[in-house]
Amino acid sequence: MKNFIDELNEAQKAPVLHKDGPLMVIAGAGSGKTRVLTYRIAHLMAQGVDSFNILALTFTNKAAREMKKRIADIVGDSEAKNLWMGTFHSVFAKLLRFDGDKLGYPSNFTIYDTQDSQRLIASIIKEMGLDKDIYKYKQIQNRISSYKNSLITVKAYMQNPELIEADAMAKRPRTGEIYEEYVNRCFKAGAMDFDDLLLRTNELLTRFPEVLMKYQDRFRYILVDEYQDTNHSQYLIVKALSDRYQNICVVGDDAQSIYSFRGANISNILNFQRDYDNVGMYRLEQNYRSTKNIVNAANSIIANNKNQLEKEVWTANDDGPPIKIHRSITDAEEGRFVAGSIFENKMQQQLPNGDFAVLYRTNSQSRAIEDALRKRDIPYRIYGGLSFYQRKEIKDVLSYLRLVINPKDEEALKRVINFPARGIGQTTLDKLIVAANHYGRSIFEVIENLDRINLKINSGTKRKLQDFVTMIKSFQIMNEGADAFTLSEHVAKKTGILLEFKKDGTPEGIARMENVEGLLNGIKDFVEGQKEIADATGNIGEFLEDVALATDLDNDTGDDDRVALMTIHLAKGLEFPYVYIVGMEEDLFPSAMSMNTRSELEEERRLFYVALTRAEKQAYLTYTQNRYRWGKLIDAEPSRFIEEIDEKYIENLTPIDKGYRYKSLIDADIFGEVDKSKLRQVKPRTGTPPPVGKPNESQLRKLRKLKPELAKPIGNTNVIDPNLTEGAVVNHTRFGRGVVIKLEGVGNDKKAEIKFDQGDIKKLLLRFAKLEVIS
DNA sequence: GTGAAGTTTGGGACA
DNA sequence: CAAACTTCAC
Repeated sequence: MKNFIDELNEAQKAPVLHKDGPLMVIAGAGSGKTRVLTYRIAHLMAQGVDSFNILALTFTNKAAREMKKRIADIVGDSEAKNLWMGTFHSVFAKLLRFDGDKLGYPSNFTIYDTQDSQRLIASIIKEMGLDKDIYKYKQIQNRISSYKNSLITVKAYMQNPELIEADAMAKRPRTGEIYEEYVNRCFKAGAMDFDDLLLRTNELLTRFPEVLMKYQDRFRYILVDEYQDTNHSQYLIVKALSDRYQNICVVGDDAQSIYSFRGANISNILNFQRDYDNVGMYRLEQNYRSTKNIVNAANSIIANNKNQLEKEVWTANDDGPPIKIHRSITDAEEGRFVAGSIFENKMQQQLPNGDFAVLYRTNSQSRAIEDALRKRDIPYRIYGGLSFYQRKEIKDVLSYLRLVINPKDEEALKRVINFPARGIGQTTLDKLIVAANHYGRSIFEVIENLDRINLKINSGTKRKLQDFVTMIKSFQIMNEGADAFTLSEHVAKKTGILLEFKKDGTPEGIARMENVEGLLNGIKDFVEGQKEIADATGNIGEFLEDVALATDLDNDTGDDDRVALMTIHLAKGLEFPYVYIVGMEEDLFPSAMSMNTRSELEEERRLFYVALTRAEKQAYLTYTQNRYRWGKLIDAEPSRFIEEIDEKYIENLTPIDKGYRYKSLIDADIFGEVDKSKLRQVKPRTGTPPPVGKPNESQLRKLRKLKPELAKPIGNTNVIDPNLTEGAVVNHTRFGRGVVIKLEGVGNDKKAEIKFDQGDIKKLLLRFAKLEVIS
């Protein structure tokens, strides 16, 4: 073993050598935090810690794989083998397959993706006879997801007047019932959604102390990467597992916290020192990745945020060229500029395509970039977006396979019971669902017992249903002996899916058939790969497990040389010599949906910080004056983030057109039109663009700048009144007058303990509480 | 019950 | 602009 420690600088060495007890590493962008994690694990092992006792939670499975490989290089393959490394979701899915039976889950439980969850919720809303225009399934799913991430179970929900009231205020008083039914249905289907993987792990560790002890003893050293993006559920798991040995190492950067939309709670990292005793604190501030211009520009942006830990990121690298800013008329032109610029840089400096990345805020922006790159014959790869596994035809095949593994899987069954069409329509399916709910069984079981139930289904349809069940059962028998590829190929042929697309004959049909063939090839590769892994069988169950939690990034072999196209969120943790950040426009980046509160805007700014710090040598920012959105051409104005960069570090490729910036404002004559009450409103929720002549969100922003006293937007979450302090007298719409005894938490988690005159002491989430400060 | 054609509606980032 | 939903003829 070589002396790898010498490869580290002093700041990096310290956390690597810190042996026992909790430690936190605040690592600025590009400061080598992956290195620290890797070497720390290697060092622990060199010190005699058994790899079996180490758990490392990373942000992507790819990161885990790479880290494992690095460690194997240092300490040897056999040593690295036992390390548990992966994302929270994949690690705890694995744990639940071992011990989930204690909670009543089969070890072959299905993992529902977002689409499965949404479909189930939509069908529950329909079954309950609720108005789908009020109970929007996506919003409800979102809501349920955030409850789960905050560990608010159905029971906790039902006991929480604040939450119930918040949903009632939103005119959705039956949200709780939907939540309850959703959880029951998932359970009956032997399915967990993404949030369950964490929530149920928590439940398991809380309800079964012997299980907790087993894993506490096993995971004596725990390391968490990207700690700033952990949610409450993840926080509690880490806390529980590390409680006994306290050997917990978290690494993160509060300035790169960009996942609050899925429940990430930045206070986890801000409060780490309060959560553990004798925390070793380390800071990595030297950036090895980027030029001075990029590092300094990024610093000047993030300085606009109020909420942050103190740190000073610096670099010893060259100044590098300034950040280049380009304006265009349309998004198509923006694409042409990006493609042309990539082409030029490539040619002038003989660079590979892999040196370039195009980053955007929303997936829909990729289209224009793709078109332009294609025209220039520049190979590219899109990450994320509608992934291969989410395509209809692929999900259909996978649904058959899911049924083989877990016939109770309701969403899989509903997808394929009539695809390809076999004469089982909505009416029949509705009857089956009613019966299934009534008997507390799965739809599959209902069909199995069709002869013993009196359902008004005619004999022809009955026959078809039973044939379907028989077919699935024949697959199950085959699955006992066959590998994943043999089985799936059989399924694709036998069910008639391949034929269905073939006879369709349209270009889309052929593309779909090719996709299914692509899937089969992928499964074949997977089976080959599994042969190398000792305890793997190459069974379809293993494949489905892989697919459910895999991302595009995880599957990236990086062996072909292509320009990378992805959202900024996906780019976290990656780096590229040349980075193009496109769509730098108000309402797009920052997103129109994130301008209601300061904390939302700060998160957008952190997102921009992440984007810019991906670049090693050169960053380009582009914006357009018109952009297609929702099929319509709309006016756009440059993002405020461009103005926030210190001028010293930028160069405008397109001369600034002074007249332009305020043109839309002048045209709109907003001062004559604005109704003051409108100013306090969030962007219209109807989704239709505001009528001509009415101010849009960015115009309103300008106005708020001019009239600060109007700058108080009301979102679906409250803006917290600064007068709300301990001792303040408040009035609550339901509980009446009370006195604030205590304030705790920050941001979305900020709570007040209030003693109400009617006698009760209640802890209220300020985000939801309908409070008015009296004095 | 099926499938084509027309209409509405949503709207963000992800495991 | 796309997906989801509705309508209509068979």
